[in-house]
Amino acid sequence: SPDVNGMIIKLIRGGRICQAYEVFSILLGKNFIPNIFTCNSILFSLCKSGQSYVTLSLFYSLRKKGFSPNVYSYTAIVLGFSKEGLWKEAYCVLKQMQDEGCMPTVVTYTIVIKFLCIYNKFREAFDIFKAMDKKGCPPDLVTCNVVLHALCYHGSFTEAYNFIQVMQEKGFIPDQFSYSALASGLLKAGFVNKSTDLLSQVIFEGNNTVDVVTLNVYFHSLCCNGKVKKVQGMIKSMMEKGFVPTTITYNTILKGLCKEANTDEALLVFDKFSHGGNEADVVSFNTILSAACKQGNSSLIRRVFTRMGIEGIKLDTIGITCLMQYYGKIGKPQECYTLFKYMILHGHIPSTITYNVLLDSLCKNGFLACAYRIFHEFKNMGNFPDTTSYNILINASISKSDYFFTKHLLTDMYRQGLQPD
RNA sequence: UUCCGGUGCUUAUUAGAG
Repeated sequence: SPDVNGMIIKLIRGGRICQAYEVFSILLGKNFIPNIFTCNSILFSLCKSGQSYVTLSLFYSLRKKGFSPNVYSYTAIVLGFSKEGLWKEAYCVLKQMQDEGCMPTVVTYTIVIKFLCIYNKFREAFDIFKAMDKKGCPPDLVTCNVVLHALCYHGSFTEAYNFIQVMQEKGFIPDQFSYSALASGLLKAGFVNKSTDLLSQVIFEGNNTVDVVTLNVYFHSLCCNGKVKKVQGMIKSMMEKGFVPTTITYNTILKGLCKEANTDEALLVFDKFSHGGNEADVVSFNTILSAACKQGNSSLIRRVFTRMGIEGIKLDTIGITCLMQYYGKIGKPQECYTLFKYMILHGHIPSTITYNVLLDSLCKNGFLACAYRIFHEFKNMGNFPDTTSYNILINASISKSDYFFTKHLLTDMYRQGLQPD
């Protein structure tokens, strides 16, 4: 049985969750409860895959069989509910664990704070952050980095810089996580040069640990400045000194080249994938596919498909959305809609962007009424609609001089708790 | 405490200005 425990954990580490769960179930069926490390690993991986209610019932049935949970077990379930934005449930588990004398750790709170921020619940996130000291469980550097990342991601840089100040006063020295969070926030907000400058300092002037992620953000910032060639040169010479790029490094370059409309060069980089240790992934393919779709380059689209088939990579939501955009662009909204139905049929969940692309494709081809019907059909699925969804419809209504409808859309937008940008 | 938990990087959507 020690071997079985180890086996399950190895399966999980290798990402083979289903097999791990299968083995786990067989053991339970024989009334054998694996050790707590193994049970916790299973609970975590189930929660991470977004099945928190399944996890919860597994948790209860384990307990009936004599499993006694520890703080890791509860933290797993808190993670699951937080990740899905099920806050009532998450808080309930937090309370229940304390009632049972199992105190949350800094990790538990950090998880809750991270997901509260992702769901735009900053007020509550900050309340928990402040309450941690009183609970005898003060924030650590990871907690600070989570908060810092949220601030930067939303473009609140004044607050971010103040926060770093406070961090330092408390003795937390910003590390590579802090700097890459700050730099990528700056990039996202369009402060490209600030991002590059910050990372140049971190990488070349300080004696900081520089890892591949920090470098990837740095390369990204250079690419945003049109310096792809420079990046390619740097990587080449760094590799001679032992630097090992990742697939993300290459994908960043791919995107940079595509943005310069240099798809030929991009394809060359793409070909090098198979030679190095890195393999092209679905992001690499989507990057090329997106460029091909924007150019209306159908032969390149076909080449990407062929290649994906050979490498056994399946189209995902983003890839299909690119194609939908292509069909909208070449005046075939019906094909766009067909693809949309295809993706649902094949079990892909459309994202808000997918819905928006569909709406825009219909609107741009003169089917505003149809777009509005679909808008209603999918309203409140996930985050849809967002501000962009309304912008698309409003733009179409104005093009048709249907200002009555424009006004209706604006009213509806406020009713959804959204504001014009 | 050689087996369990938390932080940073890459791909898709609208308008205007240039």
